Amino acid sequence: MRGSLTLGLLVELRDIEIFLTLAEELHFGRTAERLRVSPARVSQAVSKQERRLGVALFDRTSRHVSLTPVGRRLREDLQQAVDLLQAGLARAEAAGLGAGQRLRVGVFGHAGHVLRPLVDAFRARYPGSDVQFGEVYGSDPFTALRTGDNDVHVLWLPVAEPDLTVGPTVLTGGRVLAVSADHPLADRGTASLEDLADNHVVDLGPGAPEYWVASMVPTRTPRGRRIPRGPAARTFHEILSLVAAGHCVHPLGDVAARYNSPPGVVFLPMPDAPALQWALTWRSTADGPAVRALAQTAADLGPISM
Amino acid sequence: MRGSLTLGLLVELRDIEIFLTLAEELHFGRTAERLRVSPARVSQAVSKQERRLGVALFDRTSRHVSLTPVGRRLREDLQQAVDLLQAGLARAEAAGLGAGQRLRVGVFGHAGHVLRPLVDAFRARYPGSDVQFGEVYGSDPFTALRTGDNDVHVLWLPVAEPDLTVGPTVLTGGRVLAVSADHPLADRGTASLEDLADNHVVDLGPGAPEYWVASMVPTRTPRGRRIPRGPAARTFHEILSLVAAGHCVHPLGDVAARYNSPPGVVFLPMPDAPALQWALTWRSTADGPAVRALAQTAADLGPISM
DNA sequence: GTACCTTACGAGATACGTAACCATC
DNA sequence: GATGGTTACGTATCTCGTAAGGTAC
Repeated sequence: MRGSLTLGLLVELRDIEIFLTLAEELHFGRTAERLRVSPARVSQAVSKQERRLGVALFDRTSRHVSLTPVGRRLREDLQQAVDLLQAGLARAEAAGLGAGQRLRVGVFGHAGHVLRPLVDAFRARYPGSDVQFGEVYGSDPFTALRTGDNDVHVLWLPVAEPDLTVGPTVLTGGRVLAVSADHPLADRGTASLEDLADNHVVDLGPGAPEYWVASMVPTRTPRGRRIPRGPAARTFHEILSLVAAGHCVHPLGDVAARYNSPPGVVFLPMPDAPALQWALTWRSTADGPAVRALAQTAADLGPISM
Repeated sequence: MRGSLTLGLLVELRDIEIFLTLAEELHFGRTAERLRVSPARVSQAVSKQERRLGVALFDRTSRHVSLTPVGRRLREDLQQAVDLLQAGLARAEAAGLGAGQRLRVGVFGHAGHVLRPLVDAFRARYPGSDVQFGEVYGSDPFTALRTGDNDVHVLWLPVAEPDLTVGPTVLTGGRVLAVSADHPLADRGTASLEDLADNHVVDLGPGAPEYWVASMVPTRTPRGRRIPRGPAARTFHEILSLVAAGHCVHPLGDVAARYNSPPGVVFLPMPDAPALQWALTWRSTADGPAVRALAQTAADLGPISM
């Protein structure tokens, strides 16, 4: 049996939010846009409320939308209630954040340095909280998130896991190809995606989904030549060792090149490779206030470009 | 894509209601009972809120439940907001009810008369509104509801239609068997379910689902003898004509006997037939304020016994 | 051992988007 | 004919109940 007609509360907050936004915008399309839903949804939500209440809240044609007197009154009442509600929730959340939550953020290599502006902004906003960086490996990008060892990962897109939420992009940049200093390409100064077919790339193993690996390490070049997957490695340093030894090459985000000068390895820009987006990612069911606060800060700050 | 993190409103009203009730009861079981949900649901809802807020709202063991300081404060804030919200919605709804809504209620035969106390109570509570009775036939109990021709039907239970909501029971009573005045049973003064097997009963046709028809006109007697379905009829008066002519007998709620003395027909009580419940029923998507008001009135009044 | 809160999992309900439709200018 | 609100319908998501599990008395 479902909730039944216990009493009151026949309308949900989501519908109220839609109503209030429409009351402000007086335009279904803009309302939908602001709330990131389809115009159809706005229409459905408003109709539902009007059915429930048995009164028209808006007078509308396809040319004009306006509040009815009942709607106007309802808007005032609901706005006040919602403000109160948000204030209460915000206060409780602040109590949690103030108590000081530690956020473990997993990044590749030393990318944490590049994210310094974000961390600083976050710390400034939420003095009680803090961010610690941990390392995450391409061979296993999600496990630490799922076990709860980390709260957030900074991963290249696309990430399409049903249990994970992809938040704002924090970093954008190009790609580089890591090659041995002895490699013939090293002297060219740049590399192309086509060059991958002439070399082995590291095999990251089965810990990462194929679609995600392929977006960094394609299986074919743009012209369709197969890219051979070579020796296996799990960590960043294992990869660089294999590259330095000349056993293979490997594509990486250019963040990797920023604070690394490993002996015997050269990073060659790949101008023809599409740009990368790195986004905050977390377990959907573990979106605590600290995670949301970081995401909000990142969204306000906008992506950092390399 | 789902709603996204547009802004606030991360908690739904239903969860808030659960939180507030638990804050009052300080007992998961009682809270669940009051809200007509399972204890598991209460636990889930509270945990979810605590995850979202990142703070414990209740201290609890399996022996004791109490509010944390944060929870106590949140309760005050939310209670105030919810009160405001309900007041606003109630005002809008009252505006609709005050504008005078006409409710079309479908009943069998003259059952409307028996419902007089309900109608009077409803009219007294909502002076702007009114109830009109229309007739509904056993051969087609739902169509008028689905087309919107009627707003509510008074139907015997069980009603199990996915698009219909079953509200409070308004009437309880026994059953009678309509037989011709010439029928051998007429002199006995009462009838038994077993007697049905010796006579044809009216066939109501395909307009009503079998489970519903069978609850009034079984296909077999308690002892398992088949009950023959005889001539077809759609309306109440058609049924009585067939019965009067001696072509068949037919079981009915005893409401039917109350205000009817059709010539040539006798109604025999059936003491061994289980009692009937008659409940308000409406289209789930058409539960306007008038319908809810009637349902609430009926719930407060309790069922009328014949 | 009993009362009672929690976790795991599956089924049903509902929110939502897409696409086609209709109305107003 | 362009802009903008509505309806129909299928799908993804979430709510919720059932059942099994844990914990304090």
